[in-house]
Amino acid sequence: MNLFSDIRALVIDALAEMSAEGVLPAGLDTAAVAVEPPRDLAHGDMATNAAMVLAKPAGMSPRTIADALAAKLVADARIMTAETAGPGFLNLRLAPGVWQDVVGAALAEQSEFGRSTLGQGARVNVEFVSANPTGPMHVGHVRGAVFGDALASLLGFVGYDVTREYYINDGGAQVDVLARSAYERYREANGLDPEIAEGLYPGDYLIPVGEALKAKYGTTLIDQPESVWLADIRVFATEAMMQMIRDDLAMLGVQMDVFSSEKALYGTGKIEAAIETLRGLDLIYSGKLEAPKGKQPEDWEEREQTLFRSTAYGDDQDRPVQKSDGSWTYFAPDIAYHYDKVTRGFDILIDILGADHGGYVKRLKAVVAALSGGKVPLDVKLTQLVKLWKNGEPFKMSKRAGTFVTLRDVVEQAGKDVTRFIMLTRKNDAALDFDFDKVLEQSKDNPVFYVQYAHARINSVIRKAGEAGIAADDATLAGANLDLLGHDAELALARKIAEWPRLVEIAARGHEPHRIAFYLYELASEFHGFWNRGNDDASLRFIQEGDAATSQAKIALARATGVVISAGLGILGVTPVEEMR
RNA sequence: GGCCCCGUAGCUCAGGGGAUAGAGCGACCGCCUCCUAAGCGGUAGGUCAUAGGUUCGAAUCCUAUCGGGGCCGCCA
Repeated sequence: MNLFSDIRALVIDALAEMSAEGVLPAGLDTAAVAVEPPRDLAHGDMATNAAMVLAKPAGMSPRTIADALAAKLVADARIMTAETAGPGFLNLRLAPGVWQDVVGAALAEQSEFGRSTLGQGARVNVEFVSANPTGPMHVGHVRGAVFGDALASLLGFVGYDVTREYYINDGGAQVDVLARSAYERYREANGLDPEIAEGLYPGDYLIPVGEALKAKYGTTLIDQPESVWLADIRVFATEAMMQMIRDDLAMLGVQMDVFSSEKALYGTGKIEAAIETLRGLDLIYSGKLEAPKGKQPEDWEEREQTLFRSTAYGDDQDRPVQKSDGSWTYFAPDIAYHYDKVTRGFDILIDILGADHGGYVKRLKAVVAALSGGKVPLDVKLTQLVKLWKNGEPFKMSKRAGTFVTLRDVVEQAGKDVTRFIMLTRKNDAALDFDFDKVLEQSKDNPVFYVQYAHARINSVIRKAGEAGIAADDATLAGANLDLLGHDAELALARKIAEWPRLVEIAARGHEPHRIAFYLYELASEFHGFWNRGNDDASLRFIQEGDAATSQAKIALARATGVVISAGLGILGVTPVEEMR
């Protein structure tokens, strides 16, 4: 149930009736008509801008339309009052029963409450993480991993058919470097001194790979030329790295549906086919690029390359798909990969990339637009940097990796739930500070704790009710007489709960999972506030000794809050706690 | 030189066409014989970077400028 869309439908119906009756002109476009919670509660429960939006096309004054609309709306049992205000807002006050029904719906629907059919089963591919298979995941990947996973869950919740996908960059020169690095660790495992030359990966994480290579090959590869072992070790090491990355993702609670390999695109004709398709659209040509202005590469020389005409889609420069020696650039398999996603039948593509890939966005969008005939939208979300802090200073530990803080470092210290929640407390395109001291603090400075505490309190109430001999299981609560909820403070909490389905849709439309985190904080705040009202006014406590019916109605409200917190945390991939200990 | 992101209370940030711009922290004043005070209520604090434009209406959209960050050929 989504109360806001229900009331909006009521408004739209009323407007249609007014058109049919000749009060309004026929054929008005009502797309811009909105029903929203007003900023100021004194203005009522909901407000619609219908009169202001329609005034001009209807050639009538906003207040005239608003007054006529008000007369229609109050005929509905849900609408108590409808008042024209300000420049032409129509402020609606809803009957208490409406809010009681929201509580009932949350209890009845449980984790389904707030789910919608917005996506209508459209197939969405969310590609995220896609870290190079050359080492463990580091902090830079964590934000993208959490963001992508939460976005995928959010889209699934509103009715999209979501695929979580990881693109393995196993086709380029960096996997050769990986293989050479692993070879040195293999030599080390055989008692020789490893020669970790400049440019090789120095991290400890390759030591076990060296051991495994020794177990497999013994000493047979020692002193052999690269041509003998490079291909085999490349495969071996890449698989080992991917296993490590899967383990890292599992620590964060991320489960991919599909792993796609860059290497697998080579030799299949897929890259050539994608490029030829673009050539057929006159988007591929041979030419030379100019040196970038403002930056002066010393050894710049013009070279003839195969270029993609991304300027046709607003990019500031055409982009090379082939190097001057005829081999593919990184971009070429990426074109084929996105073509592959389109041909697999996805209706919407989403790429989650680090902010350093900002310059890459336009060419990707160009490719997808061209190869899908403009039918498949690609949304690229860039996640900005995460700055780690500990003890009041930047945190730059490098336990295993040589140079970077790993995902494992973060999750081991902060925990999966805290890490995930904090990563979503900022919109993706703003930089984020992650302070180990603060995120582990048990106070309201820490939003994770604050939300979890609300959930724990709700469970506490239910436990206490049991001790007081009041049945408070979900089956009993579902039958509670919610008419007993009538106090303003109770209805205010129900109002916040009623916003959940609307909030979910807004977050999903904007691909903005952080809105869930902010909403949960607000809901928790509303709950804590209500909780404390019980200190001043005993009649507002959840448990009313000797009055099971009233207690159950109040506990139903608490439980409905818990249902929403639990659902919201579920989308964020955070486990709700039952008690704080 | 170009492209992308950011600029909102002392600090950290929400809000991204609608009414008197919100929250947390910090400051100040209150609230525990009572379901977890790990919490709650209140007070103070704003030229929404600047200047134009679009609109019935702009923190929000457009343009320019200023400030901070990121990126910019055969790296992936």
